[in-house]
Amino acid sequence: MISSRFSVAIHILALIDMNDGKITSEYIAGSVNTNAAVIRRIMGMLSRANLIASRPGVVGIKLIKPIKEITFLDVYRAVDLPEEHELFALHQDTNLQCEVGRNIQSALEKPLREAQSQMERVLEGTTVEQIVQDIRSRS
Amino acid sequence: MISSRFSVAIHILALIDMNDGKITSEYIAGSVNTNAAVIRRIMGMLSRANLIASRPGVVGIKLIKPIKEITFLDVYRAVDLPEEHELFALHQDTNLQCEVGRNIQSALEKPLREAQSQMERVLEGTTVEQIVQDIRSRS
DNA sequence: TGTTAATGTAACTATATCAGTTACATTAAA
DNA sequence: TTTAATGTAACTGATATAGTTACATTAACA
Repeated sequence: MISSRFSVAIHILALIDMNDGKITSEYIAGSVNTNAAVIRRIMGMLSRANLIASRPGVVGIKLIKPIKEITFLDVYRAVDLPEEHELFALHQDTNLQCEVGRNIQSALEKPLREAQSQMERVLEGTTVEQIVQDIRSRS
Repeated sequence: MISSRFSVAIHILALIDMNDGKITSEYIAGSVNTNAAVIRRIMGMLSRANLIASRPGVVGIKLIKPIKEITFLDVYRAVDLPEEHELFALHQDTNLQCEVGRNIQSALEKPLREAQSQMERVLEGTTVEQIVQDIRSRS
């Protein structure tokens, strides 16, 4: 299961955009309903991915990429651990004496890579701006 | 990350098919290179999903569905916990006083469901038989 | 210039999942 | 009757997760 860091990160980015960046981690935490340190931890990941910028002691968060260019895939990769971004765990160290043990990983690679790619294709085609517009249309 | 139970389950089904079911959990464990109880635990999930059948005290595992009809999606759902099969965790209990907190889950639902569907579409289009054939072609 | 307040991050906790391990009751084949 | 395999429970150690507390660093501003 993909961690809720992902949905929280999108929440954060939507709030930044809708408030022109003039909000604190404390305010975001109030909307997400969690601890401000949790928000700052995720914001650290978004910063390292060069999606946002902020400075200690200064209120305000800047979007480095325009909101309409920030895709779900950008966010997913920013908050996904480990860095390899593999969706499927493959069992390793199988028995090389056995035909199946010797070839299972290679045989699985293509279809599983394709499954992951198709999921990522959808994430890449969805922007945080779409979410902002959807939220606005509901209010 | 999707648990390696999934890739192990495919490994198990491939071995059952390639050996006409005349193998023990001990033998499968030797190929996977793990403990036989791990294999039996996963086989229990495959049984409950009506993909295989076996009986205590009796050597041999029967495929209930023909191998060419067992898709990766069948296997994925058989070994995936929890039963809801949700790929993305959504943060809950957000602040209803806030426009974003009030609407974030509904706004995320459609694109995330679509991402998951596209992944599952690939899993549904891949059968364990394809893996068996791929393995055979490599040996 | 000193106070105030926000950020960035580390350390720790509780919880959950995971894979591996041991053990054993149940079952049936030989 | 012996032997051996299955099904399952209980436990372990490792890892990920989200929440919590604490605090050094930084800058705004009175």
